[in-house]
Amino acid sequence: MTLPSWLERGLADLFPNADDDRNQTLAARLAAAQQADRPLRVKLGIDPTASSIHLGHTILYRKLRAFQEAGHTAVVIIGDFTARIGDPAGKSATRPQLSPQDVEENARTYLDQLGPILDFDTPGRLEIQRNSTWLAKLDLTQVIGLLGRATVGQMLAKEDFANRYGRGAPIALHEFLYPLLQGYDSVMVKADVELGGTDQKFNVAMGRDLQRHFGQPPQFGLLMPILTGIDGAQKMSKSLGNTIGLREDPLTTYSKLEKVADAVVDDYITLLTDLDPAAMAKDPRQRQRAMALEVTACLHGRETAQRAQAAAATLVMTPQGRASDVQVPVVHLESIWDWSAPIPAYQLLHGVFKTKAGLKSTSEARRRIQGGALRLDGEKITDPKMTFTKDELAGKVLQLGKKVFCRLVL
RNA sequence: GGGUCGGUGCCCGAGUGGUUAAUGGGGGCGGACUGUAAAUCCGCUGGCUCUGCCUACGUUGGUUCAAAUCCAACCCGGCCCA
Repeated sequence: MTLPSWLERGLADLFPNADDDRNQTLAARLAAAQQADRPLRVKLGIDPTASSIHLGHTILYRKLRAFQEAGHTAVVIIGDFTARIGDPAGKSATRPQLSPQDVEENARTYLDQLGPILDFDTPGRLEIQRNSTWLAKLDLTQVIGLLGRATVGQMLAKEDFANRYGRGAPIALHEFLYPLLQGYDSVMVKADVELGGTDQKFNVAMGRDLQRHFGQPPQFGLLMPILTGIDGAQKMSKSLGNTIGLREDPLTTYSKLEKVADAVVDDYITLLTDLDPAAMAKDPRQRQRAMALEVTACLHGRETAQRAQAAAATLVMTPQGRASDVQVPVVHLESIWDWSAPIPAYQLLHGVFKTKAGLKSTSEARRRIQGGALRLDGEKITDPKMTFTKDELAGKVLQLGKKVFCRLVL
């Protein structure tokens, strides 16, 4: 029995996948589901502690979409309960506790961003659950029951815990509860398959254990690779600043994709598009451009993506002059300065880009200008104190470095 | 609870009374070069109403003309013991 290619594409791991026992393979369960005319329930958890998602997350959603298109049910679980408790796991030792309102808002913006990726419309293809629905009701007896399903030895076998324990880094006791709670989610939604990144193997396996314990057929674990960030070195992660966010404008998205490290271009093609790598141009530059166009198209639509590609070419190829013709994000001059006096260059830069490009302070804006990073309609400005009036700026394109642009309007 | 070691900027990590906004490395950003990549070279990398001012070395208080550096209490973490 073999898996359909839509399912196999990009897979990092699938378990159980015993060759010797046909009933233990996902292909067998797919076939059985088809025979019984019952869609599989495919679980994917989201963590609403942050509201913005990036391309790395979309790998999983694309796979989920593929299941939807094959007629199965996507079960998206919003981890609102765990988000409210505040999980100090991992790097940020003090992850803040979020209020129910924060969590709800995060969840909503999160789902908004999935609009272009998931099928929200076809009846029966999408189910959205909040795990507080069942987790908030657990009493201590049940919690202790869950804790009894795993041993310290098992927990310490988990890679993340093992690393931290080995390094002598702290592990709070309640962190042991999270894999169990995530596994319990699988029980409550009767998952047939759980999607996750390769770092989720332990938690997904825990779901299997618990489902067995509660008398359910255990789910399959389907793990996708963790996307490498645009630096080509480390995993894509907001804290590493190597992400492409789903809410970024098309030009920025395209520009970033067009300059990702060579080493990851093929991964991006496999994981973020449906293109056939073998059928694509061999020239690395052309491959990269094709990939960038396709991924941008998936997020923003094909026509917009093509405009972004053209705009990127114009901006970079002919930095002098042509910038004014290009479609870039717009910033209203009134929103950054009261214009009772002309604006100094560093205030302009700070005002325009403080939310983008990590430009946190006016001091940093000064430094960037002194370093030659600022251009106005292609013309380099190196004096942070140079001042401009509203009329001098209206309609022009402000450029920071090579890849961040915006148009100034009244 | 006891013993012990430790808490420095995005990260690692120097510094043990004063030329210290704090050596060095990593990362990041910018410039040159390129394929908008990689490699390489150069610069920047606390904040502000910036020829100056302000805030910073776990927290609070103290000693001193002067503290990241000395003292005290407290908070947090590792390891060993209970």
